[in-house]
Amino acid sequence: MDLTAKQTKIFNFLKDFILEKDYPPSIRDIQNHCSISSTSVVDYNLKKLEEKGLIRRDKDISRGIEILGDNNIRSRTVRIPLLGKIAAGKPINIPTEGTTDDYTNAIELSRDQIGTKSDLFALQIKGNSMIDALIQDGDIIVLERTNQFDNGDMVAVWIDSDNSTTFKRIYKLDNKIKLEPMNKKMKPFYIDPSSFQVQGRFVTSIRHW
Amino acid sequence: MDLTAKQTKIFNFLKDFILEKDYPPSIRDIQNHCSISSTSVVDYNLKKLEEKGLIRRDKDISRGIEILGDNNIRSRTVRIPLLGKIAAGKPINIPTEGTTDDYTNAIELSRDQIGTKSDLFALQIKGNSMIDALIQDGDIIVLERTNQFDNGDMVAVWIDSDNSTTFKRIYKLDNKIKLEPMNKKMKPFYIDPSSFQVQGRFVTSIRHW
DNA sequence: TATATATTAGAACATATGTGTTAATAAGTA
DNA sequence: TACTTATTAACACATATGTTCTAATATATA
Repeated sequence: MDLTAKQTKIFNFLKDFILEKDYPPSIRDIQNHCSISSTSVVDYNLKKLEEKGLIRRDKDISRGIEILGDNNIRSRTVRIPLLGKIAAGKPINIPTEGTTDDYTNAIELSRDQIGTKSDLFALQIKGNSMIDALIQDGDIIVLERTNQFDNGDMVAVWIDSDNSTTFKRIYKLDNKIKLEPMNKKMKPFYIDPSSFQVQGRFVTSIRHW
Repeated sequence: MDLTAKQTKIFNFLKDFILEKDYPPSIRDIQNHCSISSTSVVDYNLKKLEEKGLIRRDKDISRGIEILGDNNIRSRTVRIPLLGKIAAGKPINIPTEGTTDDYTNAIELSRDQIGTKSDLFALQIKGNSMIDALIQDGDIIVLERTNQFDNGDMVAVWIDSDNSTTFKRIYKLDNKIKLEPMNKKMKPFYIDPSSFQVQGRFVTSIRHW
């Protein structure tokens, strides 16, 4: 069920107002800021928003409006530990599970950006060795700790022979694994499926201005 | 300055109430749940909590109580209207000031990512015409509405002769302005300083996984 | 077109709620 | 103790605010 323009405006105002003031607006607040002619029209549209499951209203309680579900402003961010900088080809230190609370540096991302993924950590990139992945110096990449991967994923991968973890693009071939640096100047190489382990998978990158 | 038992009880109730209901309690809510004999006693102690810097009250506004500082659960994100998609070279529609309540879509970014900037809006990029700026299809760019720019900034710029706004990298030369598409295949061009206007400046870009 | 439904408008009303006043009591302080 | 300050208590008051009613208008539907 779609929202009318007025309902959209009211709903956005609700979110903005709560975000700024930390308490919900009164009906007359909504009336004024959304340029609505009558309190009854606001009331009418709030009832519609409630029918459509976007808000909950508490009868007779002033400012008794709650925004429901995913639209709720609360719990909208996730703290992700920023584990340090990594440079061209340099090994990465992947933290063991459950130790991510110990880190002092962290970035905070909106849940919009990470979906339902959990167990995330972030690394800041030093240099332009990942330029082919559209990642440049200073960018932060967010990884999900997992052993799974799909073809073409960018992953942090442990390689037995190197005894270290680096960041590569990965492809599963017939009977071997192709690991491709994210820089055309460096050649891809191939390893045995039993001699590596994926430790994390690229989720998103963040550019600072 | 320490809190009295009554003030502690009120302060904890405030947090619990807001956590549960998503709006602050009224003075009489506090009175009842904290077993306080009179509204004036509640008012008195709320004033004390305000003096001690734990809460902020908005005069004459019912339930106008905000919990300050680290105790506050909210205010960690900023809503940024997502105005639509823009494609290669296609004109952009920059909203006029104060109309950003009308949007339906929005992204929510951590304040960490945008600093103190205000008046932001976002656009989703269609196609790979900005690949030189490390921006690819589906990425979202966040712009700040402003007329200011520095050399090399990526800006949404209105060009009189074209009668439209596009996204370019801008350089101020001696007596003209250089506008450079973010794609090497397209040539830069030069215009008179009086025949253009910057409408927004690149702040950050967001890649979805 | 005719009819039903949805939305708007303005006003009045009931009450939820913040504020102020005065006096009483408790707690601290010299 | 005497005196100041902090806190409590009960009540009245002003207003902030949700609700309701009726009619007008717009929009959808047959």
